[in-house]
Amino acid sequence: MPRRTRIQTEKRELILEAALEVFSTHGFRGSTIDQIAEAAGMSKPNLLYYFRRKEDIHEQLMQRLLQTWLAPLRELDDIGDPLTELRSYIRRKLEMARDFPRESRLFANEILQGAPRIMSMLEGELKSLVDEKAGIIQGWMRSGKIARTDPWHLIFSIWATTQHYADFDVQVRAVLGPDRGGEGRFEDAARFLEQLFVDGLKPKH
Amino acid sequence: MPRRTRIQTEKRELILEAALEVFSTHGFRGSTIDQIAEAAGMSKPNLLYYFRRKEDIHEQLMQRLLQTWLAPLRELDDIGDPLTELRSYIRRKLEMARDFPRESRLFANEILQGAPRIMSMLEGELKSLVDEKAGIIQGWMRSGKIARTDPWHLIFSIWATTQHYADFDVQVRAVLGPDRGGEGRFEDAARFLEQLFVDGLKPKH
DNA sequence: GCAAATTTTGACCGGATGGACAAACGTTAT
DNA sequence: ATAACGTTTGTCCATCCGGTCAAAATTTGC
Repeated sequence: MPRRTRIQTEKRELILEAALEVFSTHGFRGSTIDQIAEAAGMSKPNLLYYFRRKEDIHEQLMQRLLQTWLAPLRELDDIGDPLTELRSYIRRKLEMARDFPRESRLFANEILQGAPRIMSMLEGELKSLVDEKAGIIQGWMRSGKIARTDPWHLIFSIWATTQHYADFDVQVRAVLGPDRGGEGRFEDAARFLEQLFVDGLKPKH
Repeated sequence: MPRRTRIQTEKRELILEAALEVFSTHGFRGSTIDQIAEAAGMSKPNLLYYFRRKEDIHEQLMQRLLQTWLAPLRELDDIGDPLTELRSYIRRKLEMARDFPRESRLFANEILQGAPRIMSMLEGELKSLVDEKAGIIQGWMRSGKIARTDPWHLIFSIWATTQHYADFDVQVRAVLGPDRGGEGRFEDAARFLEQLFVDGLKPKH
């Protein structure tokens, strides 16, 4: 537990905020300490006074990120109506993609490169959380509350579809064009995903 | 049209293959010419004889990639049964994620960083292709062959779910664990996605 | 107000990296 | 065989970048 002065607390926060911006758009290797320092409004040696190495900033950022990231899944529980529970999980994840796109991209960057720094977390904390929630979903399937399918791949598909709107944002906006690519795109996505996950594409007649 | 000798054709191909490997795991900035040269089994100056700049390699790779990438969507047409047509599009995309994960990651990397080198392609060629196919899908909806929903977001969700198995492969494998994370994961995914996109999660009773 | 502790800065270092270049080596066509 | 052309290599350079350091400036505790 390093004791921190007021200035240290403030400046470290400032640096982490700047680093999130820079890392999430250029990746770890693509970002320079100078860039981060400038974004944080300080000189490079000054920044290095607060974080001794570039990697320390990244590690700290990842540490925090993972907790935020798992939060919505932790909330998934057995008490409500299963379909409603899943719908609100999808909604929460989509809101995170909308409100924290930089965090999503930082995470995506790390996974894309093979997750060298967080692999143990994936195999440990993440896996056991997913296994636990998959168990709950399986219970819902057994009791006939939702259709029988693979709970793990269901979770993957929710992650994939929602994070897509953060990670592939530029592509989404490019394809939708100026008229449909505005802020409304998240509501359109929410409506679409709800329908997809509940009813699929088969026509009702 | 630069005229090429036999050796040039071969060596350029060798370099592009090596560069795909390196770029897709370390990103553009994270990769060095030396790394690519070594992977291609030649010296750095030798590599630079075939591609004058590192960026030229990347550009060439992107150029080709985009054509491969759009091919499955181009095949989507109006002649077959709509649901079958969409299912086989999903299957083709999933096969690409399985067989060409490096291409998928290279593409994801580029988009994540804001697509600086291919933005015009996204706004031009990609957008018009998607718009065209969205039109076909809308036709299917109007004639009641599939449920009414947003065709653009439908296409996004197919991209997201299938490419997830290439881009987030390490996470998928970490979560599934050693037993379920083997080669069979793509068949499980195929079964799951088929059910999701056709029937959704609502139970039939 | 002042000494001690903390923060900020400019200058600097060493290694990595993208790229240039000329000379050496190989291939090919006549 | 040899001249012209294509290929490969060793050497070198300039820049960038992560990180150090000591000195200067500022804040804090008494």
